[in-house]
Amino acid sequence: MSVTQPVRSPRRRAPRNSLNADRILDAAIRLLDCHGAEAFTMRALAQQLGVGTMAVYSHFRGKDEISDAVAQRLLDTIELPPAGSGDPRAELREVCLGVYRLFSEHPSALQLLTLRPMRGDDAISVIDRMLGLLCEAGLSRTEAARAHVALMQYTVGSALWNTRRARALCDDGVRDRVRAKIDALPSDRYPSLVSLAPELMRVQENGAAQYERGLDAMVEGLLGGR
Amino acid sequence: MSVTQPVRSPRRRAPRNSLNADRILDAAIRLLDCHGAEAFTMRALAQQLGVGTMAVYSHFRGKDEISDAVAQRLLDTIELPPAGSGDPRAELREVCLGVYRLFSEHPSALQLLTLRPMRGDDAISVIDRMLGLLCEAGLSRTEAARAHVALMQYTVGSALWNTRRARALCDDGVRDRVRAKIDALPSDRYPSLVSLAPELMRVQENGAAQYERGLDAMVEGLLGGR
DNA sequence: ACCTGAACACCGTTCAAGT
DNA sequence: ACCTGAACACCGTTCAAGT
Repeated sequence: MSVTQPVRSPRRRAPRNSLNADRILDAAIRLLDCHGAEAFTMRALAQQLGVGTMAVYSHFRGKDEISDAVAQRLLDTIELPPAGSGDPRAELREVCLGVYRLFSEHPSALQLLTLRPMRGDDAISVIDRMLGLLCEAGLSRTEAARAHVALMQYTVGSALWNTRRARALCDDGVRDRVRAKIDALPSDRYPSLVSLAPELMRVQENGAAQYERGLDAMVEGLLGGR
Repeated sequence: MSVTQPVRSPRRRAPRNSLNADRILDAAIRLLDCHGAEAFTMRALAQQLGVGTMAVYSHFRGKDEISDAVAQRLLDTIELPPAGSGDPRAELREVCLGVYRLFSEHPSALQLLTLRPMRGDDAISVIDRMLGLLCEAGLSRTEAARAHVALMQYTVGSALWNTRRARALCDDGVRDRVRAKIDALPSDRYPSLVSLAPELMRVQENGAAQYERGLDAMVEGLLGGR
């Protein structure tokens, strides 16, 4: 009997035009979400697409261009709340939560954004919406700009913080090591930390709830009694 | 005439014990601050130390261990304000500014922290100090823990945001490209963004000032009238 | 045009060897 | 013990070639 199907097929030539930018970006996002930024490799990407490594280069100039396109696509999927509720404060909260949710659901996208330098590809509609709401809430032009930047910084920082924490905790035995380190702390030198360690842990257990509390505080501080 | 000194010296064997953990960390930080995280390479590090690549491995298990040690050392250099001024709110501000300054002065350290998963090596004394001040300001245990996390998240987010922005702007022509992109934006679709673009730019020009404004807002929101 | 493998210049790290 | 170069398994990307 002749071997009609080789055991280790050297992969047949991929059919013409079966590859395109969208399929590549889908695969990239899947790779990033499932296996993290360090698994996002040109070779892994091509393999997941069932194609030779260099096939991808027919559709993108290189890895950087793919990274930017991934970031762009993800930023565009941020869901905005319906407009015109008459409560700019509540709407503002929802917009921020939308941004936070995206980064929480796609942690490696956040990593990607921090790695690649900034480009003009920000989430335009999100920015516009936030600025509009801040003005509507009674802030001056400069105050609105300041408030917007502050809210974005807090949101990005929170998502990043939680991502890092989650990555560490799902790792083996890190949780125990941290716990041991805290227990070993001299309570006369670090009284507040030792005393509040349980609260510190508990509060970070639910990242989204913690984010909302901080968000409320920041919005309160920014809008005040207005 | 015989060649006594070869043109390209193959580097003499480094004298015994001339290398140690501290010298390695110094070189690593210099490398990170001067040439960015992507230039932080085992080979570059060894070359800067005038030593074979593998010599470093006699003092650290690998690159990850060096990264962690660098982060640890930098976190320990955060300057805390003198205690007992009787104004916890002002002291809290100073502590946060100290953290912000460290990350602004060592941007690649921040990148390092976001890359490496979290460990128990946080800035213990900073955390303890902040928690103490928050309690002193009248917050409950849980509120203090929440406030501390929120402040750290905002601080990290701000530093990261500015770092990214700075890296992009010092690059060639990115500034013009962003400006052009904004000018091309349809002002009927993004009225607030188009209108407030100058303020958005201006406000981010001075990252530290912007950080302080947001910090004041967050502290106000967290501590309220207390 | 789209896709291919071989090859190049990097990277972190293992290993056996020198002193 | 401390330091060395060669070698290994990766990486992104260039290139000449196939269809």
